[in-house]
Amino acid sequence: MKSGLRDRKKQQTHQNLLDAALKLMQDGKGLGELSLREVANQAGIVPAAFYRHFKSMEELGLALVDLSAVRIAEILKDARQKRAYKSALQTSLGIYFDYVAENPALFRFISRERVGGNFNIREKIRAAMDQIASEMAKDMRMPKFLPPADIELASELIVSLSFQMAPEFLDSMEEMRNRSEDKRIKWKTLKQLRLVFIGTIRGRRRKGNRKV
Amino acid sequence: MKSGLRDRKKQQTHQNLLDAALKLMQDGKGLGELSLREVANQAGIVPAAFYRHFKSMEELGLALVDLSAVRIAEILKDARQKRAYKSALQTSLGIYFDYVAENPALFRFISRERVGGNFNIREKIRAAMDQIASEMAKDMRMPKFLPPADIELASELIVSLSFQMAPEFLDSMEEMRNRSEDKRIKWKTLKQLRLVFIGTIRGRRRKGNRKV
DNA sequence: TGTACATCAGTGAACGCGCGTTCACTGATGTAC
DNA sequence: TGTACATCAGTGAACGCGCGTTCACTGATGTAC
Repeated sequence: MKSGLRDRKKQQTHQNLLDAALKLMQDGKGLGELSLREVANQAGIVPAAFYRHFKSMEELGLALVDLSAVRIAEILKDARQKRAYKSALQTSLGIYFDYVAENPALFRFISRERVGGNFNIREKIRAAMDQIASEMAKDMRMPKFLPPADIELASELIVSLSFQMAPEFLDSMEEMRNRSEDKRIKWKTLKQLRLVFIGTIRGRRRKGNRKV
Repeated sequence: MKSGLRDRKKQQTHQNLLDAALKLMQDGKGLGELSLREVANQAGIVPAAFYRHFKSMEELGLALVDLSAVRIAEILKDARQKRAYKSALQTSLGIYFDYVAENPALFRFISRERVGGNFNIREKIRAAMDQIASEMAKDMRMPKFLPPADIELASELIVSLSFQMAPEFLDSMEEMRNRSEDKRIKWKTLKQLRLVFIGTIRGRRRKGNRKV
């Protein structure tokens, strides 16, 4: 049967393990620095019981990428309903940084393991980010004369830049000594994204751009 | 005295420790996953002797950032002599990817710890990258009507994007199953950098760009 | 509904292992005379 | 130059600790009749 009491309890523990790992990583450790024992302990089970859910920490990491991809897809859906993509860039970016501040563990995990994880995890995150970029490309307010391939390319760069700024922004928020640092990062990100938009829109207007 | 036999030997071991750490990280582990013992072992000394050189692995990490910054500065100097900044973008980028391929450990270390390391290491890497961006900004072939602040901003984005593509490029090179993947990444990077250049140059040409 | 058996998430103890760190030491190199 | 002493990079043994993994187990939940 599908969802008896036992199954529900198991699913709950499964979720607890994922949340435990995310929580432990918030202090600055990467997935590779977490021990199976501390994750199990944080989730409230004995180390041996970990194996009822994942056969290794790597498998947990891959599940964590799935979880993050789902949650970020929800965030994007939410943003779409708020028509964030169609707001002025500054507004969209403000909404984005709000999400980052509300889900620090999630964004830190993805940003970090994207480059810091083992090969399989890196690949899975890159695939997820390309997926996100594709969805974003569909919704972005871009002039109609632009070829879809150009919009896709710009989307990838925008998504990449956004994820990269996330941990820098979170770091700056945690630094008490310099309370204006996070504003500087927001401003910098805004300016840089603006460059990308302008470059995308104007790049195709005239011919002969090849030699830049 | 400055450089007796004993001092030279010590400096050699010091260097061996740094190289040992870089070498061990090439297999995909981050600094935080390296043990003091394996680094000492790789460097050919006993674990206890490690403390004659660094008081912890973190201190070694910070030294590694310094070392990398120096080596990358050398690479940039070399590039300047080759006038790489003034070549067409595609040529410059080709030269850059050659350097990446020749120094995989260096670029992997910086790209990874930039986001994956502990707080102190992240900060130090970001500072080093800003330094690199500043030097690049001075040399870049940009129209004279652009304000220096804009060039600086664009440089930071270019440096950031370049470092980010480095590990993706190295990953793709190691993947044998898809030999055209590295070309795809080069092409994508070229296109994205082009967007940035165009955005930078054209962003200031007309007024009223604020609402993008 | 009640009973007898099966399933299986979680337990608790045990294991061998590599870890970081400490310590007294050794012996080559450096220094003073 | 030769001798006597100081320095100190590297040694090797020891420590207590948390690690991943295994195992037989328990007892609540599920299933068949």
